[in-house]
Amino acid sequence: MSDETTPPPDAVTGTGADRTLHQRILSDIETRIVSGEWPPGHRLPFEVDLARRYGCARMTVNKVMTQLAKAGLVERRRKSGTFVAQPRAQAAILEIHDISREVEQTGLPYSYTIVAHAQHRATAAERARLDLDGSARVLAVTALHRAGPAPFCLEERLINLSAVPEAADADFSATAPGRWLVERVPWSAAEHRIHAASADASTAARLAVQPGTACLVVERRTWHNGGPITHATFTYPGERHSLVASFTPAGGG
Amino acid sequence: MSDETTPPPDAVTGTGADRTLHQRILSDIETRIVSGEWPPGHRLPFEVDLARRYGCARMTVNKVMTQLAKAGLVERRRKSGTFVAQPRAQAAILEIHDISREVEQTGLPYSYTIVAHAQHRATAAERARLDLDGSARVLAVTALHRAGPAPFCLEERLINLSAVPEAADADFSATAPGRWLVERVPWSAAEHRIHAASADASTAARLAVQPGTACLVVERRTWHNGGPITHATFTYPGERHSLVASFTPAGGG
DNA sequence: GCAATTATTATGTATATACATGATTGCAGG
DNA sequence: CCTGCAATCATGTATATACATAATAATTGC
Repeated sequence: MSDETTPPPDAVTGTGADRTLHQRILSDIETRIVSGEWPPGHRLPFEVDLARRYGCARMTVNKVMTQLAKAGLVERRRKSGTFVAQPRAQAAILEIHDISREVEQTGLPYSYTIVAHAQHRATAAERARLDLDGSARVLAVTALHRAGPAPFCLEERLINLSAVPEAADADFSATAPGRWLVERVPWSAAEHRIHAASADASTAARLAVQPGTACLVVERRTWHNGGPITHATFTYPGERHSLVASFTPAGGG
Repeated sequence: MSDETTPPPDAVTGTGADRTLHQRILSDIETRIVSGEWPPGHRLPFEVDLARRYGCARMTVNKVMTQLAKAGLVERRRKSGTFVAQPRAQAAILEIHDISREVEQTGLPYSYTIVAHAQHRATAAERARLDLDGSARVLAVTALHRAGPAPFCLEERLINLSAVPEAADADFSATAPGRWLVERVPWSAAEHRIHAASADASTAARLAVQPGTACLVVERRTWHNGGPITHATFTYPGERHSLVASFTPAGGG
């Protein structure tokens, strides 16, 4: 380290849009990792060195590193330094859009009908699905979503009335139950199960396909404050429909 | 604001483990939002006020807010303040584990066999799937993964040999092609398509199910530095298997 | 020579400070 | 009444500083 003459303040500015310094440093390091220039296991320069290289304070580099570490791109060890992480089990992000949005992306007009709407005490099967005990009352709603004239998806939903009593009097003809719930119940957690199934007779009839047709089934369970809210089964007929999940290393960006 | 007497330094410390201040503030605010105490649209206290309340500097609160905003729990507007966001289209996280791991979770022993292994010039269909042009060479590998004696999943994989020439000489009898690639190609991006399909004759035979059985099909395309690496189709027989994706508001960390 | 102790070092957290940015409010002037 | 300028305010970014923490390296004591 003999020449401390002119630390280039625009070491990264070449790419420079009007992004912030933080962003430029982040994407610079990210690029080196994702491109393989810094392969997994490689120790990257110390924070102080990077700070000098980018002509900034350590804190700035530190924050970038914190973010990269949280995104899983790097691993940090005190005293040893920061290392490019091994790209292990990738967690792809599955966008679960609104069905109406999903349909509209196909260019066809969206519509839906409520084909069943009943309120009763939960059966054993329903209690299991909703993770309820005792004899709570539930609302069972079945809706058929359409893309143009063709059935797009069959939604079979159970709503826990002790958690959302207002649902009993709700009018789902204008607002689909999914949207109605999302607008009412703040920040719920959800679990999705995705599997394939052959359409049984009644499902096939509603979806206007042959019985036995392979369908994609998405089950969604929703909680709020630890209590069950709703369980929904979405059945997509045939082999046309597909869910898309993507993974980008930089993703956390 | 008449009493500025004793700002309680341990306003949150009640819950206090030995977590950092940042974490405690974060989880405190998070809890209020997720529980609905601060419903969507609610304006939360200004950063300076929160700082006083938690007995810390504004920077600390600011960093927490930045994180919450990135996680999508809050929205921030200059001059106006920070607001609880509307819980829109939830992006669930789909864990794509290794198949061996997936099998071992069932308690059954994992094994696999390579049932086909050929190298040739890419056909039109293969070029389309790999997003290749020209007449590149590809390696086509078919592997059957088993849980105990029963077929668990059929993997049909194409590897772009111009991107990964070493694959031509690789021995996949000890290391499955998926794992082999992940160990070699650093930090690739991937896209997954999930759909249902009826098993055709040859697939059904290999998976030991009736032709026409509904199967869950996961397609994975992988890139590195913008170039295609591999395309894999995983076919899970029957209705047993299911993918699980979960969404937690706090999830983003 | 080897265990126990003590530096050293790089990350990790928190603070006070400064100024930039952008939206909103309010006031002035037509 | 409405336009436009200026003040204000809350967030946004960056910095210098301080000290905590954990892991490694060096040194001491026996």
